[in-house]
Amino acid sequence: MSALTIGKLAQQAGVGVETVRFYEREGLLPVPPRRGVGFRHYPAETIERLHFIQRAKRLGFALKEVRELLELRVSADVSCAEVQQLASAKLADIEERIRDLQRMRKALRALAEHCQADGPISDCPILDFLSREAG
Amino acid sequence: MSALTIGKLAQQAGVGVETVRFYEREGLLPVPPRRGVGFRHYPAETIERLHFIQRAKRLGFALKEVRELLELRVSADVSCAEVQQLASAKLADIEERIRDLQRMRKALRALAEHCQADGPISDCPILDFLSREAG
DNA sequence: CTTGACTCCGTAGTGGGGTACGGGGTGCAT
DNA sequence: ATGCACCCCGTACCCCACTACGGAGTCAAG
Repeated sequence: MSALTIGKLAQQAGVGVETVRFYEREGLLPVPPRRGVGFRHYPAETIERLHFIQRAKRLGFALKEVRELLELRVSADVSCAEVQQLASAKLADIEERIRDLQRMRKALRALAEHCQADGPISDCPILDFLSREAG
Repeated sequence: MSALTIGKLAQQAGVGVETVRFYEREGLLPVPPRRGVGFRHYPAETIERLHFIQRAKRLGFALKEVRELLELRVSADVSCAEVQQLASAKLADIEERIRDLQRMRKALRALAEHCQADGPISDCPILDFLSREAG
């Protein structure tokens, strides 16, 4: 009853058909059985698996990290520690990116404050900073 | 006296030779004169231009934005406002990326706190969250 | 029975920022 | 004069996450 063609699956999960095929190639989705002339037929659970992928992506995981999470999920004799390991590595990663961006923000704000927008470009503190030694 | 081959230039500026050629193709560096058999010869100022590019990159500007900054720099009858415009757009951009990352951090931290690393994977709150509806 | 929407497949293209390769010529030091 | 580092060029390749294309076959509604 709840078998889905690739188009239905994609629609239900909010992704494109090509994305589903792509995920299959990348090992994020199991290879589905084929009906009749060769059309993919998916069980309804595959919608959930696609949701899992979307959520993990929203948390900042790259696709190959999502694949690792999916693989851990089925290996029963592994403790939660491995998942936590991935999560905390990702957390550290995100924190580093935040710090980098905060440094950029600080520098850019400082430059913008000095800028009097109606001045000639020859006096622009932003270009001046970019042009100076030891920037 | 201070004319540089591409290798010397790259070394002085801390980039690769291929990167210099790449920047030339992308319009970030002016096409240099050729000496003798066709070797590029750069004036010493080109080192500064490469430093400009590196600094702008560190502030989070993409290469095509750097090119815009470089173009503004030589157009004398343009006010500083255009530069400030680019800078504040970039600032808004950076701030949005910071907010996105902070949301990810918050979600991941919340998950990691609930995780008892020595539990079985079937109880893992992280995988549980990823698997649940309405994530 | 026709029409239109769907599916199949492999391959190629996107963008960003480079990096690598290969085959040839050259400048300089020894 | 010989060897090695350097230079030339075009092209291809890298990662990432898709997206597009084209031609053929197929399913379902009217």
